[in-house]
Amino acid sequence: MVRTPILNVATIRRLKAFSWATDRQVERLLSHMRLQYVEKRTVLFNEGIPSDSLYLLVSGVAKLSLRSPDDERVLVSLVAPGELFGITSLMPGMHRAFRSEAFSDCWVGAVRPEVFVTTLLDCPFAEFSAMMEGTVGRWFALLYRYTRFQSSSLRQKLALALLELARKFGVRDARGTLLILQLTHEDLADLVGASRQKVTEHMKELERQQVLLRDRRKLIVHPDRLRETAGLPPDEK
Amino acid sequence: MVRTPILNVATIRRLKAFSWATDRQVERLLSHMRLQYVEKRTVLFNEGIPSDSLYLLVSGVAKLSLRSPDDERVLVSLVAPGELFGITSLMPGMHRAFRSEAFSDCWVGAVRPEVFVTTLLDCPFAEFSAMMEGTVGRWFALLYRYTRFQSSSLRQKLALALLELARKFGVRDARGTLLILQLTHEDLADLVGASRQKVTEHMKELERQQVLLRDRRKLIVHPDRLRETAGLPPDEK
DNA sequence: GCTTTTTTGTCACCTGGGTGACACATAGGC
DNA sequence: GCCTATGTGTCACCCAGGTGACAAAAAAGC
Repeated sequence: MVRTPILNVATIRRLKAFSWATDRQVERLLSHMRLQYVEKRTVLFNEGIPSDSLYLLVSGVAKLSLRSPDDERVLVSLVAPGELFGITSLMPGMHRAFRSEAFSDCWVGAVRPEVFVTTLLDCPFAEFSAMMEGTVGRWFALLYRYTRFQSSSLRQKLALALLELARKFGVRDARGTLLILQLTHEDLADLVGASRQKVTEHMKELERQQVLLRDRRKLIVHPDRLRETAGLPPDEK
Repeated sequence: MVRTPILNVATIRRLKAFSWATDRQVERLLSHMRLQYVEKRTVLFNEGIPSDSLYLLVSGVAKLSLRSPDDERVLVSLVAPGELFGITSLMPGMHRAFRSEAFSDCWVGAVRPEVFVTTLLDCPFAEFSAMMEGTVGRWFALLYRYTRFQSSSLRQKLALALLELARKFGVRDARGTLLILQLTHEDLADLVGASRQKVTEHMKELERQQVLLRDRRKLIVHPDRLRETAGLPPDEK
């Protein structure tokens, strides 16, 4: 019923994938690629699982999504033919950030990330991978926060932003995690895209609920309780 | 008045930067790094300009931000000591996505991206750069859209989402750009994080304003007008 | 210390977009 | 072609969060 597509250098060129690679490299890569048919609505991988494959969408449309705290699905992106996805596999030990499923019937090519890197860029996978993590890893964290923002209340956004700040600027303290940073409510408002007044209200409320406290103009937060108010599962580390 | 910090391997290790690199590599990199003092509120680079340097924050706090359509500043992220920023310089010909300025007085180290890559990863910069673009480039586009979402009305979010879809799934057509994709209003709603009903209302309105039209269940959009309703400058390409 | 400026706290009021409900239109399935 | 599913259009109503305004409290200058 469904015709298996032919995957050769010409096809790849037409898809405008790996445009920087030589024909020889593309050929070598293709010899390691497993082609698979994914029927509409089928899940290819779920968020949170270890990522050991890199995918090339050959035909059809794929979908990347995320489950929000209140159990809605946020559609993060639609993937077009010729696009690579499942990029977390290029970073060491990183788990899938999004769920991927077929938006329409798809043909997908899968390669092991090690093969991908060593074929197209002769350099050891471990080194490339560490480099990626050190450079774009933080961008991923940002994307993660922003996709979570979608479908979050202001209170949850604040909690997410404060968690990120705690990770970057936090030091252990008897009373929790101290942020070594002078932040005004206006700064926080700019960070979560809200008005200064509402931030003040919510910060007051969070203080009342003992999620955080203030010592002069420094914040001391309680990451576990922040995770809870952000609607995240209790600690991922 | 301000003491210049000492930048040696030990400092770098303490900052937990380049943790994957050997001492020898770090030393070589440091010999090419220009250290500079940036006073609070000073702009290091602006969004839109060509990016030819990669930065390491040595001390202080830096800030990445974005100017939104209605001229507000969206605070995208605060950069902590030890973090690399200005990552667009690792992708060929890419312009700065965000403005960077000193949130507090900072010491910043700058390197040319070519030096960075060839020192830490012996492989030609051009190849690495193309690889980055082919893999994480799309993630950047996503981050860009999501940061814009912050401080946009539903109408603007829809326009932004449709522009992205036009880029990925659009084909030229006598009447505009045809999206070769069956999208329901519910899909669009999930993509912009809104309710199905409001999406219907706005789509109707956009149709009335001739920003887009519908042929059966396929959309034909007018990118220029979409850019306008999204509050973006008229075509960047 | 006193003054000026910057932040915080708290109102009252407004509005964009969420919710539920239901009629109508379309498009597959068979 | 008919029937059932799934999309679209349009209400009326509600609420989270934006806006403006102003007083109180902290910091920063000097």
